[in-house]
Amino acid sequence: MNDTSQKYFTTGEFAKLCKVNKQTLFYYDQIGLLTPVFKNEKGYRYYSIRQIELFTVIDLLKDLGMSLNDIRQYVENKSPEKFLSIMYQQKEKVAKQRRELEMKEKMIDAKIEVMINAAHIDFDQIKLEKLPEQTFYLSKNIENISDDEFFEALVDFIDELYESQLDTGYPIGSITTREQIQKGDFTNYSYLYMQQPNPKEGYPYFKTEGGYYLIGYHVGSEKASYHTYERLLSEADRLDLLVGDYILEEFIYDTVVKNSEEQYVIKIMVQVIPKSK
Amino acid sequence: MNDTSQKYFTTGEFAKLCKVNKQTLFYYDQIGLLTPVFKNEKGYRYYSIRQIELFTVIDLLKDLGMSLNDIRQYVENKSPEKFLSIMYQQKEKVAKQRRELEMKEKMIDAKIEVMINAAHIDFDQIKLEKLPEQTFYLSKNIENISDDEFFEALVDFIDELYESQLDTGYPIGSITTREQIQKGDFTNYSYLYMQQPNPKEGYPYFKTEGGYYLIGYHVGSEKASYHTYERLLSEADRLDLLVGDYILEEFIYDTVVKNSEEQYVIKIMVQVIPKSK
DNA sequence: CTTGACTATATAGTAACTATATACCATAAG
DNA sequence: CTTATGGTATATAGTTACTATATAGTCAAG
Repeated sequence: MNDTSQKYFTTGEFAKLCKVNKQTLFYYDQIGLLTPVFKNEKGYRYYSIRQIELFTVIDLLKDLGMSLNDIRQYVENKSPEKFLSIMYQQKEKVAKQRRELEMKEKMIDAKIEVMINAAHIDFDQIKLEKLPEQTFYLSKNIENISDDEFFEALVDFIDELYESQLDTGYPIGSITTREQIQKGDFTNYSYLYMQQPNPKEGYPYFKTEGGYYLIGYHVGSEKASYHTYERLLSEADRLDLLVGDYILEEFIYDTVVKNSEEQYVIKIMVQVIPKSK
Repeated sequence: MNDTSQKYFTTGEFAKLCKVNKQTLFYYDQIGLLTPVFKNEKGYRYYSIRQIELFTVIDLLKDLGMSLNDIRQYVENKSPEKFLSIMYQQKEKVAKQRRELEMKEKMIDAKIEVMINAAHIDFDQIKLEKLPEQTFYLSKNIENISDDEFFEALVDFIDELYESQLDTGYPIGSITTREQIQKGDFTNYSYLYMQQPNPKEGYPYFKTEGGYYLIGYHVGSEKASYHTYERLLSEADRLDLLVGDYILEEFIYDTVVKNSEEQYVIKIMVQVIPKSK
């Protein structure tokens, strides 16, 4: 006659069943989170087969970010009602975590895409390209503002990206208007933006017109970016193109992939329109 | 003329942008993970706007379970190739994490379901119910085996549940054969099982026949479960029903929801067939 | 009766913060 | 010009959830 229900496991055995370090079980016993059903006169711990289920629930709650202390609060005073209410809470939590993970997957994809594209680029060349319509999430207007105001606008922008889950992993770019560029004021940006390849409903987005853009790359210190701007403008001139309303600037190779500042690469996209019919 | 690219942030500001404790940035500087672009003569740290991107990547890698030490290895020696290879690695990791989370969501649902059902049960009554066909994942045969062999079988069973992601969150149940029951050997189980509401392809499953089951509940110590078995058998007799091949036993209220052993509830399901045509 | 594999406790170390104490610095108000 | 307020810095200790190590007792097999 074998009776599984009356079998007990030593700490080592129970640890193996729970796929956990034996020391962890000592620790759990010590903090009163999971105590063996009994201890013999030599101090040996014995766990029952039913405690496996308790361990898996503890492990689940822990994985979902509950502290051992909070878990103990519950374990010390269990009831079906509390169990249900905790499970409902965790259900929401885990759904939120899943949504966040899905976002992270997309962010990784975006970073891979940006990096792969960058690998095939000749940074010296200026190219005329037809770009499709794109959706951007914009910051407040940041033209001619003070450092403090800029900081505030940036905080707000990042907060919104975070809270509305609009951080797609694409680089933060900046928009400059034609007027500023023509004044030679290449770093007086008007807005910050982030690309939204799959725009969510209900947010105020900015859409770029699809059309022709002159695209050039500035390699090296940002301070000298005016060189590249001037090359772009004279190229537009040469091709008999009018500069459009907006100029976009994005960091490509940045602090994430290269150490020295000289390795910075800025992508500059100037919207252009043919001058004559 | 405002030039965002030349703006620097103090530790406090940068912490706010990164949504992190200021101390964490001191710590990251200390371990060489994220050092400000410069320190002034008073020791004040200054971070650049470009370092936000670096921080978000560090944070992403950390969230995906990489240690700060490993992240630093990469950060100290960045290159587009390494960045891509890390991103590909993380892409797989995050997909695996998502699958695990989805499993956890299902486990929570299963636990909620079991608990809600338990709340509506009259534990004293024996009921005849028609059950649909069900799919079980079975352990090895555990009839008449030694304690050591049982432990091994249990380890194997749990390992398989874990490795093949078959842990659905339903309680581990046990199957007893009619022969054992008729011998009065109510705890000589033949198999352990776990319900599989959405069976995966490619695993050897056991399917219960749909059909009539006499369902009773045993409240209290498992040692006295034979009382309930006898009640079930005499009820089968009274209703002129033959006992089928298998008897299923599951823990309902267990260590997870109640503290005292007296509160254990076992659900016993005896397959039955009408005796006479 | 010894060997090897287990059990126990106690203590220290680890990672990644987090809090606290103390001192220096900057600006603005009185 | 001083002081209050709020920022910066370092140094150190504490926290959580383990994890490792040292030491000692226990048990079963040969």
